[in-house]
Formats: sequence, C-alpha cells, structure tokens
Amino acid sequence: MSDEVYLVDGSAYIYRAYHAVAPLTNSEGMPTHAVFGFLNILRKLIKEKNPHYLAVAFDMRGPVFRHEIYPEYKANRPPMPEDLAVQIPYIKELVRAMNIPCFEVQGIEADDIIASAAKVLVEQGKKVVVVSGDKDLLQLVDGQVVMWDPMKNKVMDGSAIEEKYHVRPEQLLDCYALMGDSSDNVPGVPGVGPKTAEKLINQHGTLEGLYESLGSMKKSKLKERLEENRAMAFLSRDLIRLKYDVEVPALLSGYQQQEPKEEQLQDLYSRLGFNSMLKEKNESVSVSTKGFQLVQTTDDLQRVVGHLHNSSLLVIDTETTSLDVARASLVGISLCTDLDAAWYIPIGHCLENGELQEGQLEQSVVLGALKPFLESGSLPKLGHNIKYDYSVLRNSCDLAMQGPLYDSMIAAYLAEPGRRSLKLDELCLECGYGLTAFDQVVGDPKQENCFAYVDLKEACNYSCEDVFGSLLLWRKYEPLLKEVKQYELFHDVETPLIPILAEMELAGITVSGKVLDQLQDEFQQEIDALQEEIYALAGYSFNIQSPKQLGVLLFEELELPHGRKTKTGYSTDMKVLEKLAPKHEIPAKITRYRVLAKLQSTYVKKLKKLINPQTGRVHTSFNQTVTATGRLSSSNPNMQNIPIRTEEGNRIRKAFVPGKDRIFLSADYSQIDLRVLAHYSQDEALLYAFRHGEDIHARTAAELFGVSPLLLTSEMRRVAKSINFGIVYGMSSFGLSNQLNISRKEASRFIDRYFQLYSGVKKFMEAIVEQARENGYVTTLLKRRRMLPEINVKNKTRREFAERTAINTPIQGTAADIIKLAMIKVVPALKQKKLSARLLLQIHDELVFELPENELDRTREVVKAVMEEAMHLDVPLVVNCEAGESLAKG
DNA sequence: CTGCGATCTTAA
DNA sequence: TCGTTAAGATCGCAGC
Repeated sequence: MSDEVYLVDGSAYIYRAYHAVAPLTNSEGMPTHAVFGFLNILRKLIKEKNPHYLAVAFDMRGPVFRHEIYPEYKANRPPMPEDLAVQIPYIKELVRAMNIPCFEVQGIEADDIIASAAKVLVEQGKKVVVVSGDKDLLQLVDGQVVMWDPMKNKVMDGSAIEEKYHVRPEQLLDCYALMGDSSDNVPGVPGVGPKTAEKLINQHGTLEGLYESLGSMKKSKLKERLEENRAMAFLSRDLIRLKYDVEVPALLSGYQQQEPKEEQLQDLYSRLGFNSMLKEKNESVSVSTKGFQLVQTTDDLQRVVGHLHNSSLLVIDTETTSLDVARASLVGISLCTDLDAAWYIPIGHCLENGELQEGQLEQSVVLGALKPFLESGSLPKLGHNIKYDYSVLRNSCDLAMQGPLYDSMIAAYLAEPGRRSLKLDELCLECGYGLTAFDQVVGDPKQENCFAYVDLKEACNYSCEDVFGSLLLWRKYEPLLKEVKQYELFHDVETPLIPILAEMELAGITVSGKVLDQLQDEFQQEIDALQEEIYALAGYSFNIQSPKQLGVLLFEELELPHGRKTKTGYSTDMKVLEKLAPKHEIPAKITRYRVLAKLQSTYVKKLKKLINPQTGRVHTSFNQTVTATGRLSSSNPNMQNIPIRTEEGNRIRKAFVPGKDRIFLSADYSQIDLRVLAHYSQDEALLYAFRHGEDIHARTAAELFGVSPLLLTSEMRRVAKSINFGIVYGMSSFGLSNQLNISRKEASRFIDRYFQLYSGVKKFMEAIVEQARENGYVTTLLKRRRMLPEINVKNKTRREFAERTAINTPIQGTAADIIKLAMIKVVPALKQKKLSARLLLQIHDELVFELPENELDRTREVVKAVMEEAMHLDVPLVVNCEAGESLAKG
C-alpha cells in the first residue's frame, strides 16, 4: 500500500470519460457512459496503486474568481452536453458510495482545491500524486509532487517536464502565460506559441525578466506584440496560476478512503445497469447451497410440511418437461419460506430409457401433502412468473392455487417501469446473486434435452436457486412498490388478475381446422395466380416479398416515381403502392398479394399449427409485463390482432367458433379512450357530449364543420373520427394531413378549430406534458407509472416523441386499468350468479365470453353492469354487447 | 446456420 | 422528418 496522497481531478475526468467511452444507457434510457468511464478510472487507480490516501475534487457550477479578473474566462466553452449533465449527480453519488473523500467549493475550480491540498500535504512532508491529464496542473510538480494520468498511464515529474517543455517546472506558469490557452479562452500573447514561449523564458528566466529586458530586444514583430500585450500576459498568468488558499482538510485523515458502502454501491450499479460490476461482486458472494435440501422420503416431506405450518409466505417454482403449458408435465417442485432453507421435491426425473429415477416420491403423495397450503386462501404464494406455475399445476395436476399469487416479475415491472429485462437471472444478478444458467443444467437446448433427465442433486441446486432468487427479489421490490406508490395497483389489480389470465389461457378458443383448410386453399390459389400475373407483367420472376427487389422493379425497371425513402432504399408500403396504382397494373396486384400472403402465413397457417389436437382449441398467452402503458399483450397466437376490417379478415374470424352448445358474447367499451380523456381534461364540451349519450364523432364533425347534425356527411364524420383518434395519440398537423390525404395547412386548421371547441383538452395536454417535465414520468388513474427520460432532452424529435407519449399513456393506460378491474370483478360476479360463462379473450377494450345460450340474457346483464361500474369516471362508461356463433362481425 | 435490424401489416 | 400501444412474418446482412 502506498503512502502517497492521490488527488484526483474529478471534473477533468468526467469530461474525458464522457468522450472516451461509447454512448451507453441504462434500461430507462438514461445515459451512463461518463459514469462508467469515471468508475473505471477510479477502479484502475485503486487496483494499480492501492492508495492509502485518496480524494477527488470537483468543479462547482457558476462563476469562479477568475471571472472577476477576466470576464471572458472560459467564455468560448460550449455548455456541458445535456447527456453529460444528467450523469454528474450519479458520479458524485458513486464517489460517496465508494467512500472516497470528495471536495467541491462554490466559486472554486477543482484545480485550485488540488493545489491547496497539495500545499497542505507537502508542508507535512507527504508525497502527492496529482491524478490528472491537464497541463495546467503541471505547475504543481516539484520534488514532492508528481502528476499521473491513468488513461495514458504517464507519470510527469520534474525531469519529464524539462524533457517535454525544456523549462523547469517552476517556469511553466510563465510559459503558459505567454502561450495563452485557447480552450479556457486565456489570451496570452498573440503569435506566441509553445516554441517561442519556451525560448523566451529560457532566455530571460521569468516573465518579469523578459519584460525588464524587452527594451534591449531588437526590433521585430515579436517585440511589438510582447509590448502591446504586456498586460494580457500578466493577466493570463494570474488566470492560470492556481490558488493555494482554499480551505481543505488539514489532517491526513481527511484524505483517507474508508470502507466502500457496498449496499449503496450495488444499488447504484443496478440503477445504472452496470451488470458487469455486479457480476464481479457475485464471485465473492456466491450463495451457500447448504440450505438446499432434496426431499426424497415421506419423512423428508413431513418435515417440509411441518415447516410450512408456521410460514406466512410460500415461494414456489415448478420444473417441467416443456415451456409450453399444454405439453408440460411436472418434473419437480422447489419451495422455500425464507432464505435459510429451500427444498426440492423431485417427482418426474427419469433415465435415458424413460424409466423413473430412484429416490422420488409419488406425485399424488407430494401434491396431497402440499395441497392444503397451495389451496389455502390465506397463505400467499410467490414465484417468478407464477402464472406459469399456476397453469402447470392446474393443467397437469388439476390443482388450482388459491390465495394471493405474488409475482416478483410483476413487482419488478411495476416498481421499475421501463426496465429492459425482467428475467429472473438478470434481476438476481443486479442483487448480487448469480444464478446457474438453465442451459448449463439441462444441456444444449437444440437437442431434445429436458429437465426430466437432470441429475437430482443438480436439479435441486438449480431449482432451489430459483425460489431463493424470487424471494430475494420480493424482499427488494415489496418495499419499493410502496415507495413508488404501486403497492395498491400490485395487490388490488395485477395480483388478482394472474389466475384469471391463467384460466383464460387454459380455456383457449375453438378454431375450426376445416374452415381454415378451405381458406388456405382459396387464398393459395389467388396468391399463385397473382404471382404469375406479376411475373408476366414484370417480364421476370423475383421475390415479391422482398421490398428491396420490389423497389428495383418499380422504381428502376419500370421507372415509376418513387415516394418516401427508407433507411435502406425505396419505400414500398401500402401508401406508396396506392399512389402508383393509376400509373401501372402491378402495384394493385402487389397490394392484393401482400394482403393475402399476410393473412395466409400469419393467421391461417399459424393458427392451424397452434390448434391443440386433443381439444381443437388454441391457447394464447396473455402477457402482463410487456407493455409500457399497462395494457396486456397476447402472443402465440396474438389474439389481439385478428383481422376484422376486411372481408377476408372476417372470414378468418369465422373460423373461431364457440364450444359445443355454447355461444360467444363479446362486450366492448364504447369510446373508452375519449371518455378517459373527458375525465382527465374535464373539458366541458366533451363531458356534455358523453353525459348526454351523443355520437362523439358526429358531434365533433358538426362543430368542426359548423353544420347541423342532420346535414353531416359520412366524409365529415370520418374526418372528425380521425381527429378524435389523433388527439389521443398527441398528433401533429403533419400526422393528420398524412392520414386524411389533405394539405398540412388544412390539417392545421382542423386542429386549431378542434382546440377552440375543446379548449379543456388543449389545457390537459399542456398540463400533462408539464407534469411529465417536472416528475420525469406520467401516471394513470390507478397510479401506474411510465418513465419518460427523454422529456427534457434537446433533440426535438425525441423530446416530442416523449411529449406525445406523455399525452397518450395516461389515456391508454387508464383504459387498461379499467378493463383489468372489470376482468377481476366480472369473473367472481358470474360465479356468484351461478352463471357458467367463461372469459376467453381480452382485446384491449373488449371481453369475449363463451356461455350456454340459455344464460345469454342474464350473463349479458351481469357483464354489462360490472364493466360499466368497473371504475367511476366523471362520464358514464358504456358497454355494447354482441352475441354470436363466431368472432366475425356483422 | 443463428441472431438481429429493418420493413411491412395486423389489431385496439 | 411528422399519431400511441402491441406481435409477428419475411428479408437480408453480419458473424460463426
């Protein structure tokens, strides 16, 4: 350990780190590369020098004493880049967490703090290493003080200075005075650079010496300049000269790094997304596997059960043969209730020949013992993506977990909205807990490997790590949920929604393979015919599905006028093709080809593949932690974007049919987004319209065009509808003009007129953006949050995007809140009324049920009432119901 | 061969 | 340089 005192020029390294490290952001989009670079410099310093004494000095914002003697000092400096400025607080937090003494003084620059500290320390006989790359600080160098630049790994002592500048260290200041410094806007003497300054100071010793003997110098341009700029030279020296009387700790102990505050550091690293830093720590913290126990006998099982009786939270993870719930059967269960012990109960581990491995309990025995706990309505269960575990137990073991189902993934989704990954291993890594990778345990995922073949001991370690991990995350996120006001949303909305979504997925929906087969044939015939026609018209064959090749044909071979260009070439999207339609036969055929190809591959073929052969139904996944607004998303298949607007689309919908002796009931919210907007904005006109049950698009049209509702054309209503939608999306005049194929000017007039009519809406939009600017986030009515890190940036495009998001998210997100509330209310309401309707789908503003026809009227009544009462806004919520023999409309 | 970004289309 | 939120098919390039 070295006894020198290391004084770090913090501000200089902030800039250097910022420029040296490639841009980097954390999961919320905050730039972090300067922090990262700065951290690496400190780490390098500590690792290589292991200093006993270490301190960092920073500049403080605002004028310094140098401005008093020369107002133009540093006047040419551009302001600090914005993406650097936001990182400064984190850098200081980092230094504090590392427990390194940190100095900053109002009106004083870091250089002066270092100079003053160096003076104090040298007087005590200490050796000082100035950690900097700034040549101004070289003036401090003497027998006791050296400068070191860790980025270049270069030490500057007296002799190094003499070698480089050919003057003694104490003469450096006078040299600089003559040279000036363009980056700090220090004038110096014009025409004097390093070489001339060096020569002059060597000849005359000092600045004073130079000017004393200036008279005897022979007449030259240089002499003239020196005479003219005498005052400037001395002023420059005063500017560059460091200040030695800043108040700094007098005692050596004030420069001693204390033990780093690990918890704060880890927290900071995780907020910054510095996963590599966390990883490094894990190696030393590896969690003990001593508490991981295999449960192989009934005695073992009884001990677990005995333990569960005293617990208030049961953490669970199931290991299965497949990620697909429908094909998954149980291989094992891990459990824990605290971080002292975890159990793995193997059930379905087998050998390569398919025989069960020795030392496993019967599934019925295990589930029989656990059942009272899993089905207890008062014992909360916790898991990471617990919907999966619920579904597995429900589907393959006929066991429905009861009681609150806490999910550490959802907790992280709500508590840290906008974060990139919610995977268990990545979240745990950020808590300093490294998990064994699944692939490492199971083997190459490309081969037909499965958890059932994993050795019991290994499976135990892996699975117990997962329950531990989930609990670790829960301990982190539960308090955090309260802090960020997401606790109620978590407990009252997201948590009760979990089993409902699981049941919806499990229920699935019947798809007629016959109807799809017929559609596929029909579509394929037309696709093939179109392909031939297109090739014939083009004169050659090519890949119609390649925008690139299509661009070559349309805009190079046929020389049609190209519209918009994309990053990679010509745009060939629908808008462009539509414009080209009158000029050539091909574009319309391409459009038709695309429509059919899309329907064919995305829907017809995909749906067929996903039909469960046993039940004839497809089972989507409803994802609860994907969207930025709080909506659900649906995948495998996506049941939320089944075509509806075209005739062909509707034919696909006809393939979705109710189960035997059942019909569908579809209930959708009417204009939910605009109703939420009315509530938020309290706009008089909007409130009035909804309270009086008016057709909002018609009313908007009537007012916009100034005609009586009786004289409205469908075109007027279409325009008004477009504007109403656009408003919800924070639209601009350009967007509207694009949508309606009108000029920007006309669009702009429509929007102005709209805001005259609905002035409350305009005020709301301004207020919500302002709120976003102040908080850095927006919220929905149920306090769901969305971070908007770019709401204050200078880049206009990005900022305006954030502004539109600020407008749209509270509306879209509140609509999502409302329908989620409706879902968790409607399921028990139906049950209570002894109605057997099953909820199958949620499509953002619509719920689809399957029910016996003779229950239709009563079910419709319950559904409509519950949905309309789901939340009380200042305007009524209206639900329209439609019963049908398929999902087709009309 | 796999992974990834870009383009395009579907829905609310 | 232009209206939000999603999922997903396909192409075509980069890297193994």
